[in-house]
Amino acid sequence: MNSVDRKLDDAARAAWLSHIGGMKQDEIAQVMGISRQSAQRLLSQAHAAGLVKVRIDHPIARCMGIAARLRERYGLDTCEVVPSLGGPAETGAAVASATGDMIERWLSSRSSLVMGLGTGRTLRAAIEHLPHIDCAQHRIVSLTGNIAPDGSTAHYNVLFTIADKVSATTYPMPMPVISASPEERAALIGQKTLETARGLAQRTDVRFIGVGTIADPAPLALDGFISTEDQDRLIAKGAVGELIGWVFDERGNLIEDSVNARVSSAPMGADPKEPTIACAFGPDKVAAIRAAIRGRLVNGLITDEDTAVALTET
Amino acid sequence: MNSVDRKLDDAARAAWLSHIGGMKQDEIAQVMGISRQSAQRLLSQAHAAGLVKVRIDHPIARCMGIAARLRERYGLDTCEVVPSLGGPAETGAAVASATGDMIERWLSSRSSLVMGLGTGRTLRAAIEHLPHIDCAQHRIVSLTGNIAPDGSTAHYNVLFTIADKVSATTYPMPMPVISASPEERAALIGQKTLETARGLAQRTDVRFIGVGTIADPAPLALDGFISTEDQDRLIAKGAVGELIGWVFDERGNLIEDSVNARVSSAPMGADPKEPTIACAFGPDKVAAIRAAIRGRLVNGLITDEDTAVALTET
DNA sequence: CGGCAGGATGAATAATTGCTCGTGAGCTTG
DNA sequence: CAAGCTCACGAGCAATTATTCATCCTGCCG
Repeated sequence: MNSVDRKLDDAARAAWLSHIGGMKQDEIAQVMGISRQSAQRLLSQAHAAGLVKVRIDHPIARCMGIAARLRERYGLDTCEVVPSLGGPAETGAAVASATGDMIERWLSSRSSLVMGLGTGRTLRAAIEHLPHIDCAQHRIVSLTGNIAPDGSTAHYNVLFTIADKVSATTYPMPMPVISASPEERAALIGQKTLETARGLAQRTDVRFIGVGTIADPAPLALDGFISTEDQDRLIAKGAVGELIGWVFDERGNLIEDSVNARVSSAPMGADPKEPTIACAFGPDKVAAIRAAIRGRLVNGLITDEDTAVALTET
Repeated sequence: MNSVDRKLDDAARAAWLSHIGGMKQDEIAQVMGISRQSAQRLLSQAHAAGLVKVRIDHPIARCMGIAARLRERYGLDTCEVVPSLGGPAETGAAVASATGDMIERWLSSRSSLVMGLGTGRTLRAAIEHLPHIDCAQHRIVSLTGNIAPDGSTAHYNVLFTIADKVSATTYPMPMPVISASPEERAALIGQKTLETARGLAQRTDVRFIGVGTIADPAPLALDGFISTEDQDRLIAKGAVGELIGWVFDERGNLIEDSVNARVSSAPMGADPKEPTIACAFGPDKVAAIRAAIRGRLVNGLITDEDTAVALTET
């Protein structure tokens, strides 16, 4: 057995004794026959390796209330609101944690299903919160391209991350979110080898996607999928947000533009039949999120308290 | 809203900040506008109310849980469960490795102690995993005979193997596990030169022993210590297992039989004062192991996950 | 064979967390 | 309305945990 694995075994053991067994480091050290410092190191390693998953199992009344209002107001099927914590980083972790829990619930289903994943920092963090799950019965398909214009895999890619965590078959989309031209898009999505993936993307049982803004900071611009001119033109046409590349206005209608003509992601329409859940938060994104739920491009939302409150206002 | 609920909401929020947000109590206090002590109280409440769910995302966690159940159910002092791997060989290596670790832990003790060793394939493999240890302060004594009926040293002998690894003085028992007759047994164990060894065997500080089945494959029969008639008769009397030759029934009571009258091993009784640890695994051995721990012939167990699960059932 | 880099170890120390206790505000009750 | 009671609060202290640092061990290369 590999020595790293061995060590991680011990780390997991120590973590179990500490968190489940409620033992203190001294006791763990004694039981495991090591020094207290070593026990502490193991615990620290277990934590660093993400072996320790914590979840707060309590519906905070205020959040529940806001979630209920949002559900009612926008006709959402699913809406989860987590408390806003100290800063964006903490709040992001909270939203990611909630998203991860929901993804886990879906993946725990016995029956086989197809899960579609978009992109987004939050989504990515959610996947990292996910425990290892054995769910070979499921298939997970990317709803959008997985590579940046420069050919690298985009840093916010989630599909490759989830492949490390779960045993489900994953289907990436090896292409940019937005192609250079409509012709290139046509050529890329027409690839024979992508038929399965594209087919699956059209019949997902559940989708989790992030929400991007078009005004700065626009992920599409940051990653070089659209130019500053594109961005300005889109804004002039009323664009406020995008979901897996599809750019829409404040009413949630896709914008007629050359950019949308180059998006190679799975199609998105209003009132999806299956759960389509947006995971996003932050003051910047309020307009984009509101447009997405107003236009019923999604029927589910996971966000934080502050964002949720902003969405109930006006 | 009820004041208890409100409090619990705050507790949950504090827990989010602490566990998901990774903030320290000072920071939580600042963010929530309360004193550090209040924050601490909220966290403590959240914990007490079971709001904080922790799990360890590692195969070992399952094993730890099962081990805890076994300890409780059978009143074991020590119980270690290792993950079941691909096949019996790999799993055996894992159990042996765990056993070796525990033996090593005992041998690392500064103070002088007497360790008793039984037989068994697993125990043998455990010794082979042992590193070289300088521990002249200890004495290691065989709890059972070290030679086969044909005069050879039984292939599963562990005492000679450990002598290569550690510098402790070893005391073998140059006789068969089970003698040909009660008279032969009396003559053998009466040998003057064995006085020291027998004396040590009676006051071991810790014992590691394997568990054998009486139904095929029965090590005692395979090695020719008992005849097929013996075996059948023992089974008819309800024998399910043996520890260093002592044959017992499903309740862990030694069986009244000529075989047990010929066993030359160290005596075994229920509820040993000192740690007496069984190392065994495999579906064949479940009944024998269960009987041994039910009858409290041993107070410790090292096994694999599958076996452990089988032991928790029924 | 010796020296060196890297990692592991344990002691000392710093930081953080948990607990106890006295105080006082707010509520109940006579 | 006052006495008594409860309970939350924060200070101080004890316990526990995290970090730092010097040292040691180990494997590896010259």
